[in-house]
Amino acid sequence: MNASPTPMPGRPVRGSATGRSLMAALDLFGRRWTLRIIWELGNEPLGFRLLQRRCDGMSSSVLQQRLTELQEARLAEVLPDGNYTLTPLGHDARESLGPVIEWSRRWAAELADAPPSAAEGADDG
Amino acid sequence: MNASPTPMPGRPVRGSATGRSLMAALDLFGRRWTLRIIWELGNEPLGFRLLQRRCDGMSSSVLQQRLTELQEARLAEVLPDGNYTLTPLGHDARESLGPVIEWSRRWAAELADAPPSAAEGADDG
DNA sequence: GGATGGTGCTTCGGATTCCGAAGCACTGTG
DNA sequence: CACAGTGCTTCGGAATCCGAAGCACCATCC
Repeated sequence: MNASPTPMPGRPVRGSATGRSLMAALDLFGRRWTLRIIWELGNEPLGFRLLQRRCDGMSSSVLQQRLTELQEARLAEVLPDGNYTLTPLGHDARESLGPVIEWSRRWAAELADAPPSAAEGADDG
Repeated sequence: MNASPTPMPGRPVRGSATGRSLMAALDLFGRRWTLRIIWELGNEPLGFRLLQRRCDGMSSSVLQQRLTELQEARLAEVLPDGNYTLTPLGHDARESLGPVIEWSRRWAAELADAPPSAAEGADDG
């Protein structure tokens, strides 16, 4: 079921033999939906199906896989009430995404300034 | 060649209908090798084949696709000498990744403290 | 001239990953 | 009992990624 192993610092990373922690993080975050899940989970603890809905109805099989990876990587855990949440480490990770959010606003503004072909209605938010 | 369109703020994003700039950024960054390419390109301008080598010999077809996406998103451009480089906006994006790097070190330390099963030799940075 | 090796980039068959509908076991609620 | 919700799994097909091979081009060397 789990084709490629969960990226971990100190272990060989998918497509790399170095295992440097940054590369492991880049590999972990560079998987479809992972960034989004961390983001949504950072707002509040969520159950499986609700989290799935927050992620635009992403595939349940992939969500399950990502959730497993995130738990193995100590970024997420299951609350006593069964909901998924971010660990302190996971919250740190999400907070480290803050500058990325700020950047994305500048990005939207920049593209609205000089649109390649079209970029109207950038509602940012 | 280009299956899914380049994520752009203000446009519908893969798997989403909102098009909010953050989701677009999350979609763009959440593609295989994209984060890594930005990181490597941020160190210095690189030619295609050298950049490919820096990215652990990633597939040339995917590299070409990512490079196109990055150019469309105004994060990368081609220098007069033919090398690829980051635009000012691209450099901002990379800098916004700084906290993520710091976090990845804490991540490595945390996992070295309480290893799930094994995480030795975390050579970090 | 011709051989060699470098470049950016493309093609294409096969491997991997993702998708999503369907279903399972379980827990409530009426 | 029926009904609806949950977390999670299965599985066939679609999308994506991989990587070896090759193309056209350019520089160097003999």
